[in-house]
Amino acid sequence: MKVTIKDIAAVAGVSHSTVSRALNDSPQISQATKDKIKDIASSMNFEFNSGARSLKSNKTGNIAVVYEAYYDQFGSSLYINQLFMELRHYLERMDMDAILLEGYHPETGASNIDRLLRQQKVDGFLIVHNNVTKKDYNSIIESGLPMVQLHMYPKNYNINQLNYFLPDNFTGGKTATEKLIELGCKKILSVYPDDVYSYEYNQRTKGYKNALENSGIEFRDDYCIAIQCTYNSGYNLFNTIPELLKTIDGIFFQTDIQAFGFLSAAKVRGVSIPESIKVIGFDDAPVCDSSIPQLSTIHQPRKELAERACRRIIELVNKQNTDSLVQEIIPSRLIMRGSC
Amino acid sequence: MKVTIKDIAAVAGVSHSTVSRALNDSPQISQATKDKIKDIASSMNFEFNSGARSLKSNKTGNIAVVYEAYYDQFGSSLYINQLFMELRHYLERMDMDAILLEGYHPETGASNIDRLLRQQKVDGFLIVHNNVTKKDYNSIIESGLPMVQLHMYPKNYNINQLNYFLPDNFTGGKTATEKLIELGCKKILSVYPDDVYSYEYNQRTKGYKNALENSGIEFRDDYCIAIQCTYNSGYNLFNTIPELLKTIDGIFFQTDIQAFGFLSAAKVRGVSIPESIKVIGFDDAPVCDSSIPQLSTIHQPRKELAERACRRIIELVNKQNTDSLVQEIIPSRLIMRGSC
DNA sequence: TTGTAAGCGTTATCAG
DNA sequence: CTGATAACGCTTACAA
Repeated sequence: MKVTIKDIAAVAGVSHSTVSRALNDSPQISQATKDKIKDIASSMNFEFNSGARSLKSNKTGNIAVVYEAYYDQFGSSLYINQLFMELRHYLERMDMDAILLEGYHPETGASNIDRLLRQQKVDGFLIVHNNVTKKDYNSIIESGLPMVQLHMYPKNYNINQLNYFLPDNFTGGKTATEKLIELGCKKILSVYPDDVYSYEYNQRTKGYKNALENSGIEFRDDYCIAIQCTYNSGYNLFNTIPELLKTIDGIFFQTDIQAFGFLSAAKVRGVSIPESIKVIGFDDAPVCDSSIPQLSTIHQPRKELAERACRRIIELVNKQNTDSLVQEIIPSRLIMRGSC
Repeated sequence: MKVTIKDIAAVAGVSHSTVSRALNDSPQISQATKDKIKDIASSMNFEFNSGARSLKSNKTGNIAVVYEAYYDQFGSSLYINQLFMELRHYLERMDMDAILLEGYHPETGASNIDRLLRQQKVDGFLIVHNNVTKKDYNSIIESGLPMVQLHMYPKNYNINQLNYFLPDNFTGGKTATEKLIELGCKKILSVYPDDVYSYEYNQRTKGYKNALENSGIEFRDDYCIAIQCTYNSGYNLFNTIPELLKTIDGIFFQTDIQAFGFLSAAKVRGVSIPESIKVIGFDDAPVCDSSIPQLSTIHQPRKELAERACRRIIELVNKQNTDSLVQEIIPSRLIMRGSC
């Protein structure tokens, strides 16, 4: 039934250790035997038993993808899910399976990272979570397993000691604002989610600020509007800040979903976009082409992030270039559609 | 470093097999020793080495969640991702990890199901995929591993031979249509995605038809409109079927995203919803509360589906109630918001 | 009730 | 270049 290296050995007329070596491309095996054994193995549909293999060699073929569930936050989960699809895609190409899991048990709070480490179930960690504990980062490091921080800026650990791939939120915010300025805007609102934790949004705001300064436009606190990260909050802006909206000529929405709501409301109110107000979003979520006009936005480099992170973790699993950290900020790019 | 049952045995002053039995709750071990050993184990932060364990006992603690990636289809992936989150949640509570993977390699087409089977990497399969090959279904069955079909009606296998948990698309379509009729609608459009494969939508259409018949309302082919599963197609309905829209009083959208687009367009056109046209959607996607008016819709029972499927697969993994199949169609329920 | 020992499918260390 | 053989950490007869 289940075919093992012993079965192959029997067919090939060699010992099982020769089979193991051949299939693992050991340099000590002649090309002829290698070819023969590989042929037999594939004709018998052989795959290594993953338990046995990991028992002996600590290679499981699994990468843990650690995330934090945002049950309530539609906007965030939208993006994260897309990132996961990309991750799966690249891991697959590298013959790795993804164990997707929340960092901490939703009820007990027990660390899944720690559990996986003890169970020796994975070869490495891809962290898409900003609130992994210092203890867990240390545990991973002690274990000697590789780890890559992806997309999320870690709150509890010094990022300089990690391999990481992050989007460039600062430049994203800057680029968006510069574009609005270039198009003639002088009074530009910055609208962002009112999350408690908001490193990403802070960076985007810094970019916004920087662009203003470079153009000699005064930064105004009352132009910074924190609202919920929902369609409705964007939609309701005409109710919450009606007067302000009459005086400004551009809005930088730090998430698409908010911009999306605003565009719908503008349409209903008869406020012409981009003529009266120019609008630009952030994320390039799949809803972007759904608005009228279509939303110009800052594209988050999810493909690049996923690809680089996967390559790096696999590299580390294979003990290549382990002597230094790879730390990259991946640029976002502006996508012009109709809203500015 | 890594603590094994031998380490625990040493501390407890017993043999490692006693430790194994105690931690596995063998009835042959006295409660006293069990308690002592369990205490030691937890104080030492012990976890079974998953490789070693699966080698001997074929228990990996992993469930494969097999899906099909819809890179292009925003609407579908939205729902599926929510389902995954629920699945993860329940698996987690049962101390299982999820290996999330596409059924077939995106480039080579090689079967991941087959590979996992040979690698003996999982204890069971949760199939959220309608196009798994007959060969693979058979392979799983031959392997003796349990499998549950979830949410998707299988194209290539007789569903009567599977454990399954499916949403009730027929009744969903029927309920939606009945509600519209109850509210006074006589001319009701059915709008659905123009996908090639569309078992689900066919069922919903049958429910629609059935409700009409029961009320003595004539079914009309020209009231069945197949359009893309996007916001924009819904939005553009005012352009594609302007005349028809003037004559009807209700629309059953078989996906929320289409309804969502339509509602936005209606707002812009000054068509009052629900006064002029009553609208009802399907899915209860997280965008539902984002429209104005909010979309009334048929809620897909994703939580129930995920929970039941997880319970069942775990049950089967534990060799309980394996003598019969569990096959459930989970009812959807109508959620009234403002659009009808 | 507990211990001893064999064996699961690999990899790795010896010899040859 | 290849073959015995031990070992990885666990479960499970079989003994005691």
